[in-house]
Amino acid sequence: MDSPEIPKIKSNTSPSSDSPPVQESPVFSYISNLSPIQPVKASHAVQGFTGLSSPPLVFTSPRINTLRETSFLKRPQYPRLSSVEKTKSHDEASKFVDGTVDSRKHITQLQMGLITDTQDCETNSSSEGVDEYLADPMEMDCTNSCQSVNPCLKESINASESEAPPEKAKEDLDGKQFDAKPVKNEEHSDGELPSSECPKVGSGLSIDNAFNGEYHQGFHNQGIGGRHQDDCDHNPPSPPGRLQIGQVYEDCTEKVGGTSRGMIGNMILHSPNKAKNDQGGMHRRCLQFEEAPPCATGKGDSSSVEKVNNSEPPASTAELEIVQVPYAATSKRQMGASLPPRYGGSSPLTVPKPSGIGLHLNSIVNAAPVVRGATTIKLADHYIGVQVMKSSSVVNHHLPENVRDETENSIATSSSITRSPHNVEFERHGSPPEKSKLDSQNVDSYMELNQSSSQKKRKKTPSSKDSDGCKRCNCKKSKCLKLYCDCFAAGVYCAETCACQGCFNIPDYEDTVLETRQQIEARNPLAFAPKIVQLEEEIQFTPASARHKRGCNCKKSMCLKKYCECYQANVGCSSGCRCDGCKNVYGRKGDFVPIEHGVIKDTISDKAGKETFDEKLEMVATKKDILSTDLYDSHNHTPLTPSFHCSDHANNIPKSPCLPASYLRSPESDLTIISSYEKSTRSPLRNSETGGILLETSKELLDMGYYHWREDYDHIGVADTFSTRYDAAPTTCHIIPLSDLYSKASASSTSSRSDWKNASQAQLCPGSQGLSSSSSLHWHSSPVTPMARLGGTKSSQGLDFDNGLYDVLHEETPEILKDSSNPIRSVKVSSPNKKRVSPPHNHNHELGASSSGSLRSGRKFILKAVPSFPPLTPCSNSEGSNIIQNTSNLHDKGRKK
DNA sequence: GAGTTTGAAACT
DNA sequence: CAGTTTCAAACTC
Repeated sequence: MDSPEIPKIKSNTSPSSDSPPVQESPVFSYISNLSPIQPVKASHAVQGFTGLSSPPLVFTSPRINTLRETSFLKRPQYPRLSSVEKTKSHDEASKFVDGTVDSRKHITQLQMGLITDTQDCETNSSSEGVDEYLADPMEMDCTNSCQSVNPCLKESINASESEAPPEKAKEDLDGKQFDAKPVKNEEHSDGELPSSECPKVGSGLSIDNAFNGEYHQGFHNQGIGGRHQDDCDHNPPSPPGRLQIGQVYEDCTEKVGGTSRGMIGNMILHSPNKAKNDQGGMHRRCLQFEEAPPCATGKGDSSSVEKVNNSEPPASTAELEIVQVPYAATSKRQMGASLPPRYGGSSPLTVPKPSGIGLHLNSIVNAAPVVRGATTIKLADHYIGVQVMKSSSVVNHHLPENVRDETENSIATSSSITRSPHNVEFERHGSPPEKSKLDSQNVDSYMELNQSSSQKKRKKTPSSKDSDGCKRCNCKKSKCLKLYCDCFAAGVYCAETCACQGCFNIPDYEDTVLETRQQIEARNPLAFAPKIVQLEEEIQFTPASARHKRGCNCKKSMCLKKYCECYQANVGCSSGCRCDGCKNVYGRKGDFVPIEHGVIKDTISDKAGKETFDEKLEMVATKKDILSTDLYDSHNHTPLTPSFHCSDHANNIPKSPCLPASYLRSPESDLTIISSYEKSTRSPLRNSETGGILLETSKELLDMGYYHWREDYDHIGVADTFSTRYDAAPTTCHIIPLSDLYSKASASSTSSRSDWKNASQAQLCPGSQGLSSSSSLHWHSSPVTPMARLGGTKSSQGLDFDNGLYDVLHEETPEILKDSSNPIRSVKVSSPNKKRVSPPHNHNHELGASSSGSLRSGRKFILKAVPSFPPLTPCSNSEGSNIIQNTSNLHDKGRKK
């Protein structure tokens, strides 16, 4: 922070200025082309997808694992660690590097080296680190992706952790790093190196987009391996930015070397012996990333944000400086990244995972719009919550690098604020050690720190949500340990951007947070469940109204203001809502077809949908948000959304006089089911139409999703007799991982119909709230993401959904999941008060129990029809992301390993 | 920026 | 379970 470093930084900047020409040189381009690294760049884009998985973390419930929970909340930590580690690694790398170099590293070095020697050193070190990394089973996942993608980051990290002593790191920071950074930055500007970094992060950590954003930011801020800097960091190292970075390093180094505590401090200090531990730390970070998504929510948001940050060099620098000062001074909280947002994403979505939970779904969802706004990316808008995060990343991926850069730059320029949050978070990351110390210290002091930081934060971001889309809170009395706190509710640690006072929702108080969470969950198992499910699907194929689980209780706002949860989430009100005079633009409560009408009336629903559609269009027209409009359109097209509501609100259904058309499907009448089925089929078409619209705006991502959807739809159409099979689907959905389904669908479009059916079903399931709802709970409980678990069941997917699913679930699925999977059990659990919690799955199951699969199938069908993107839940991350990503990024899957 | 409004969350 | 209080965000001025 202090002056001394600044001069150094400046010196660094000069080198960087030199390097750029080199990068530009034809030779450099040629090398880059030759080098295997380039693929990495592609992966980089992919990272966002990897990040998608992260959102689920947010939802992870304490029940499953404390670890999960911790990770769940760790969003903040993650950034911290990353920043610290990065700095450390960077320093260490600079020192140690010379020794061994992997072929990859060599390549990178060649690229890097052309530019600068310092980089070479780092790369070398990184290579060593990679080896270590590989050695470590824990990190294998990360390593795989990292290696393939970007050894540098890992290497740097590893080296720093294992080898470099803190002191050296500082020295390096003071000396080489800064120099190196500038150079790296330049390289990054070239694009290759940055990409590598991104992949590392994403792949290694399987980070949410949001997380990635943070992570990248962290790098960026730290200036740690300049190469680590984002691809996006096209920005030439602006002097101010460098200065900031330098300051950050100092902070980190100080923490590390001197008082350092936190993970970073430990890692650095213990680095040699604890290389593995450090790796564990890394691994943990990965988890954190996943968690962070949210904001990543966004969560997803994060990815966009990251890019933005990267892209924005100049503006960001100023912001960074601002952020840094407060952060260093207070070093209040470690941040949870985001989502995205976290979105989740970030997001997720992401937090997802997200928010994971990453960002907690709610936060993600909410954040998503914000992020979108910040990014101005329509695509992102379409995706809510975790998806948002994903979408942002996805968008970047899909877009040509140039385009991306432009978009990023535009975004960055448009909203420097968005960047700032990340920066802030990053700074926090550096501080975590301090916080850990603080834990021992008095809470009061801690509170004070938080408050002071909060004030600063507040200035930065007035809005509840960060530009990233990450949740921000301004809690004063709740200590951020109640659902009043958006961060806490989202399952994310409060970040520096938060203006909360006396915040306990920080890694330092992880235990307290977990306990509180458990208490709250004990009260209401769904308390941390995403309020809205499956944004992706909704966006693409289903009406916006689809996913609000709980529904609102608006009396005066008429569901036309953000007071309304539904409106805030860009979701239409459903029968589950208890609102008065609902005028929700995204779908009115009254739009639902009365249950009593019974047998459905697709026509009715359709008419209603159309009418509402027109009205909505008008309403939407008024709206500024493009996203909202898009959602609206989709909503209109898809009456299906109500079905989701039904699942969610199944408990409520009896109460509500009117149900959405989907509700008609209720198991009670087969006819209704059929009609619902028809609708579902229809809706897909509509959705496809909407999807087409979206595609126009959104581009490839939407196309991907749309394509999948189409396939599914086709399959469905093929299986007109679907009823029985699809009935089974709901159960299967729980079991089957989206990724599998997706893989099947995407991998073998030519595969037999049966496969497709299964795949479609599976996809739908994930997408469907009903499925997800029960699962969502589980997911919430386990940030770890059911995905892996589900993956185990994949083999069974092809099997009878009806028969096998339950068995599979019971056998393979964790007990928790089993419970949730258990149709009868789960539902009521959700809402003690009945008000908001809706156990969609339960309904399905319950209904299914009574009515058998037919109803399920109807719902499922709908769900299936909706291309399933990974729901907000963690699972959704990988899978959903996969779907979207597939076209764009195959790399992600490899990374996800 | 302060104050008001609103509705969710928490409490009784 | 209903009503009330508390809380923080959204909104208004």
